[in-house]
Amino acid sequence: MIWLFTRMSGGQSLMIGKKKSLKADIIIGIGDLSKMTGVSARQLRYWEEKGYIQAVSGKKNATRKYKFEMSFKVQAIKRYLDEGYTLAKSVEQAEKLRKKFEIWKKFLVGKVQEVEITDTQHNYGVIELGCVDEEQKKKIYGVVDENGCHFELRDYAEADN
DNA sequence: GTTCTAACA
DNA sequence: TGTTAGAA
Repeated sequence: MIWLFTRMSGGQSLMIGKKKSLKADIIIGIGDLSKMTGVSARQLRYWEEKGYIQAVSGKKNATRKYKFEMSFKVQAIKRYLDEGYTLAKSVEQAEKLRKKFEIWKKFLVGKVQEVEITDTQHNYGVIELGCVDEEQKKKIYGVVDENGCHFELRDYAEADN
């Protein structure tokens, strides 16, 4: 079963459908989480008991509900588990992966200035990664083309800014 | 029909 | 971890 909740200003959640929704949280049950990740409900309960994953705050005897985002964490843990890591190590690796992704995100948001689509058909483009030489007006670009991807140092005109 | 806990394989 | 049981 899937529930849709919307975050209200007071911090409490209400069922969607009463509009006023800004951010909608998708909440899933243990059965769905299990089906979408391939991790058994038994394992999910055990992982939660160990503190590796969290259900959304609820009463003790109520059915578990998870944020949709939790499926990514579960998938990551399963991935490492399948690679042969122990559960504890898998959780560790999954957490490391999450932290690495946060760094990626910060870099992307902070440094990528422009993305130019050069080929709509093949989804090629050029990513502007910023100025490396103010004097000689050079910028570094990440280029995605038929050869894959590579970096390029290019001159840029003042007009580009 | 689904999920819960507890217990045992 | 899987599977079962009985209850909610």
